[in-house]
Amino acid sequence: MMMEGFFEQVYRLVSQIPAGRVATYGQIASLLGRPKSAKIVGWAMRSAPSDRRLPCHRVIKKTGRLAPEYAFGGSENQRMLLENEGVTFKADGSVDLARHRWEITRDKF
DNA sequence: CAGCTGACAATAA
DNA sequence: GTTATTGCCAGCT
Repeated sequence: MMMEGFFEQVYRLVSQIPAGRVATYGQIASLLGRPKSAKIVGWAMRSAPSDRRLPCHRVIKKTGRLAPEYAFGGSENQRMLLENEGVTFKADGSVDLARHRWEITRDKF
């Protein structure tokens, strides 16, 4: 696949995130070779078309905190989705990254 | 063509 | 411990 844009890479990677597992923007960016481009990943999510079925709710901040409320139409919804997939949350409402941090299970895209 | 924006992250105070 | 600032890269105006 050609580089249609950094988004395609992000979409591809995010779409590989298994249920019950979460990834951070920085991690995705780092996997793509741009550890400083976490914003680009977030931007890709923002532009994330529903056609890709991107589990953007599985992509969270590095602090374990979910995306802002203005995203997803409510962080509560996102939290519920993750809980439904088996993700455990702290009393603070943050995701337990230490338990659900996703890592690459694929050799190549 | 130049500048602005942004679903983040890391560092400084 | 939190709050403020800078860096970063791709897309938009």
